[in-house]
Amino acid sequence: MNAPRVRFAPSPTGYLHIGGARTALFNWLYARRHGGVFVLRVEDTDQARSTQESYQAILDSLRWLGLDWDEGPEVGGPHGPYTQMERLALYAQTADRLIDEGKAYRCYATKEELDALRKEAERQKKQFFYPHLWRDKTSKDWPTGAPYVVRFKAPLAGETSFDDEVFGRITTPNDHLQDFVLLRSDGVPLYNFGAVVDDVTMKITLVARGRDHVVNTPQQVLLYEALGYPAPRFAHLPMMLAPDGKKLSKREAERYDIPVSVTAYRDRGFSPDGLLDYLVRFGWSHGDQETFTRRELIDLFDFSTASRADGKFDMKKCVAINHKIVKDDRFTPRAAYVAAARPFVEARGHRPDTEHLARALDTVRERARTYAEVADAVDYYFREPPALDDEAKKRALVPAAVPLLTRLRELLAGLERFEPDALRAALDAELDWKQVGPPARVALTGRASSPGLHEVMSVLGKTTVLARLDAALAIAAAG
RNA sequence: GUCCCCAUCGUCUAGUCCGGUCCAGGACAGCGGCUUUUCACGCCGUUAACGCGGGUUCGAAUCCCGCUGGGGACGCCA
Repeated sequence: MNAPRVRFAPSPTGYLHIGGARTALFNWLYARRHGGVFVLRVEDTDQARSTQESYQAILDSLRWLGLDWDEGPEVGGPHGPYTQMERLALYAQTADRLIDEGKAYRCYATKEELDALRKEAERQKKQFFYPHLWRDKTSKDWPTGAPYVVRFKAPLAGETSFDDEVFGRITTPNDHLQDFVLLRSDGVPLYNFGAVVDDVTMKITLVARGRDHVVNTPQQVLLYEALGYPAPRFAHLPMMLAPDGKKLSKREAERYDIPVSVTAYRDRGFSPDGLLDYLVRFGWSHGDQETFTRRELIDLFDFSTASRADGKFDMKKCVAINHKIVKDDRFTPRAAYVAAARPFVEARGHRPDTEHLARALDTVRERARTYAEVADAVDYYFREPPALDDEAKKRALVPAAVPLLTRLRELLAGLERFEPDALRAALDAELDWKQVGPPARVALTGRASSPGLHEVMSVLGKTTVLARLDAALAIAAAG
């Protein structure tokens, strides 16, 4: 078989949703796995909702995730343009061809007319079915100058089936199909038509998308048939639901503090690899393995081990997976970790040099799960004076701590080297850390908890350590 | 309502295709403990699932049927 061609076709009507990111990921993995082509196509035919901001946000999000496309906006390709509103002529031409061949027809029924019928059906609790008002008319019946839509002449009997890569064979009866609209009265195509025309002309060989699209597939299969092209293979992915089993809409997700846009994950300090590793296990698995490098994912990915059951999003697990990815050098090299953490540290007003930052980060890497947590955990290294936690101050910086801190200061003052080992050698035999630890920790970090104090002092350096001890001593004596 | 799809711990899942190795394994969360100057990390332990009912079979989480439950869709949205 030739190299497969897959696509991700978002509509720029909002940010890139994590469900969309998962779809993009599966397509991308499939393309990379088989040396295929990953096409990005923008389905911007909903002019009322499409925005330039959202278009940009989606591209940015995909880039942030590292899901690079081989053909599409801003990179071009031989099958462009890759934005549907720039392909209107093609749809019109294709629709005319179908009309000529008697496979589609002009329908002059107005929206108002149909809305009334739809309402009536609803009132009678019956499924609305488009009465074949214009199905059998010919060009002689067309009113001149009146607006019309182009409808597909759907088969009245029989059934349509396709073999889904993850669900197997799916068959639906044709008598359920409406004469669905191909082209709106303004000449803009509707989803099913636009997608099929584009998939045909862009030579897409496999369509992977959310399970909510299986109902569209029979119509699309029929369209391929009418157009005279073989249908591509289809792979539908189970849905990602909110913890309560409802659709993971923005509103629903907010109730559970689940961000739905990829940009929100970026802003919360997630690693793209961490997010992707969580998403990839949603509907796909490789035995019990939970964390994968990008390379492993590409080598392992296959629709045959995809699952069919919908799943519920679990933020705690998502964070846990991110933690694993971020703290492990195998997934996130130290330099990449430092670079990724930097913006979050800078957002707090700090501008440490790389060496200082890196050493500070080394002390918190095990414990912080996101870059946002990392930045918080490392804040006192760069803030002068460190933010002092009230509760910690009240408990630790008391008069009784004065002699302990004084002793620590004396020992430190005579030390030259502040490496953790040197500190250990000089202090551990002289001090009872159970006593000194709590006040010293608050003095040095302003908090009740922190990494080991030897490491903290080492990163802080002698001058800062002594200054902070002095400041704490003053508070303790006064308290 | 109609059509389509799905069904293993609270959650993501392994096992289901090729019935026995599964009194169902892993991970996250929970709980208990160890470690520790604190908080984490780590380690050890533990709670917890084959939706229900019928078949088929010597034997079913695995195959068949029904039920129940859940989801998707029914637009001049995508």
